[in-house]
Amino acid sequence: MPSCDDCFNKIDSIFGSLTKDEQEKLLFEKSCKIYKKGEIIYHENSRPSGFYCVNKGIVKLYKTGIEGKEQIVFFAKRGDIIGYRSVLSNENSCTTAKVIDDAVICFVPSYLLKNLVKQNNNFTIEIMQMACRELGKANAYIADIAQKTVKERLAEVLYNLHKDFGETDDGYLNIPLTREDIANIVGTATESVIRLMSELKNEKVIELKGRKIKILKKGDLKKIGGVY
Amino acid sequence: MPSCDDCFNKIDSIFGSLTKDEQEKLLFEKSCKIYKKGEIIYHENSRPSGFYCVNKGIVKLYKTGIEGKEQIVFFAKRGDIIGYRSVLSNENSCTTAKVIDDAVICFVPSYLLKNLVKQNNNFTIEIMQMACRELGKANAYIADIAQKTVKERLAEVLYNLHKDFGETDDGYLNIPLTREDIANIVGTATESVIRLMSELKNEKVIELKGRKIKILKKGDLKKIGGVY
DNA sequence: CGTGTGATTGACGCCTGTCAACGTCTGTGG
DNA sequence: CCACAGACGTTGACAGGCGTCAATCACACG
Repeated sequence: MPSCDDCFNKIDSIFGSLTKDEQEKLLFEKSCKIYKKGEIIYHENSRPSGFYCVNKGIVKLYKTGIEGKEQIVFFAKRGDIIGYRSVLSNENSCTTAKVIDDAVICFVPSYLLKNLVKQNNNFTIEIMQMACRELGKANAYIADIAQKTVKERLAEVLYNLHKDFGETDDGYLNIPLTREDIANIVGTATESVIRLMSELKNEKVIELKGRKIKILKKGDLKKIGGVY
Repeated sequence: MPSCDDCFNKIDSIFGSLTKDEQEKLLFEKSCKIYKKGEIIYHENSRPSGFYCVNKGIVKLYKTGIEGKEQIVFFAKRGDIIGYRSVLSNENSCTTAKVIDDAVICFVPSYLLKNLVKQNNNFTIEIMQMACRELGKANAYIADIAQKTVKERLAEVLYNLHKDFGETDDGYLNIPLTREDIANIVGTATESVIRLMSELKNEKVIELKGRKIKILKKGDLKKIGGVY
């Protein structure tokens, strides 16, 4: 079971603003759990009982729409906090969180988060800033999805995934996604993703080997995706 | 020039969490200005110099996308705060704010907002909660726009506009929008909005009189729009 | 070696965006 | 008060992007 110290000491961690005492309390109150791929951490529309910090692995956050089709809004990885939004806004969860790569995840109960927010203004400021940044990204994605073609969005998504998750030793995108997952980020049909990725392959922008994706020309992806 | 007391005393105002002293200081430092329809309050990608509180009128917030096409992400009305996001996340503005109905708007400089946030934890909590709620809405809209048809989104938008802005004495939607504006909320072409609104008219769900829109069957709109 | 999940490909057609032309309204200036 | 210009609304024609359905292939796992 890995320690939380790494998370605390990360430069951009929100926990950095906690006092020693508060960190102690957090360590004492939190619980840690190992999740297997496919496990669900919390469900959409449920009352949140706390928030989660990803220590290891990858979690996808998605909303379930028409006829069960998922819309993925975020992938959380090491150091990311999930589920805090609904705790703090006193709403039900607006997404479901599902593990897509075996994970170790810490749980912090609601009351503790609420207490910390009440006690430590610096901590509140960190969270507020995090929410503000996420809000900026969400607005940007609304404009994207409304205006760009599927191919442009696909290119943008691949570019961003590469930026966020990097590549494995052999150069493939370091996040295990099905074609359906990708379609659910882009907001399109699985078949469309397959066809357009095939186009990108013919254009020598990416390379495909089974499920694995290798980015060959990052610059071209950026250009096609209209990323600035 | 209307007073800010109304804003302060509104039950759900974020300013309610300020102390008397802080409210005094805010009143002293803020400036107020009348804006005509069409005026721009701040531009996308600019460094924010403060935030704004809408006392009267309506402001549309939009991102400019491909070939200048706007994507509207929010309409701010009496009591709403705009521009705070970029001040607090230390980023450039992610939207442009343009007046669409003659407005009276107060301006509060950045340093004051930042000071208040540093000093008053309750105030910070209010802002954090506001950001969290907006984030929830933004995520919901991403799923909508990715999955629903244009007609469904149009119905949903009309339903929400009615909920947020109500109707005039003669029963028309109480917000002055062009067809193009509506298209830029829904994320589609102006002509599509016109055709689909015409359909809704034939289905007796709405009534059109020039630019004005009357909602006849709110329940039907809700159902068509898949709003729950 | 069967079974199941995921990837791929093809066929098909509708939804929706684009272009173009025309009608309508509004406000401004004479 | 009227005329005109410009903005906005409406309609039609058209094409193509993209979703849906169905069949087949590839691969992993018990």
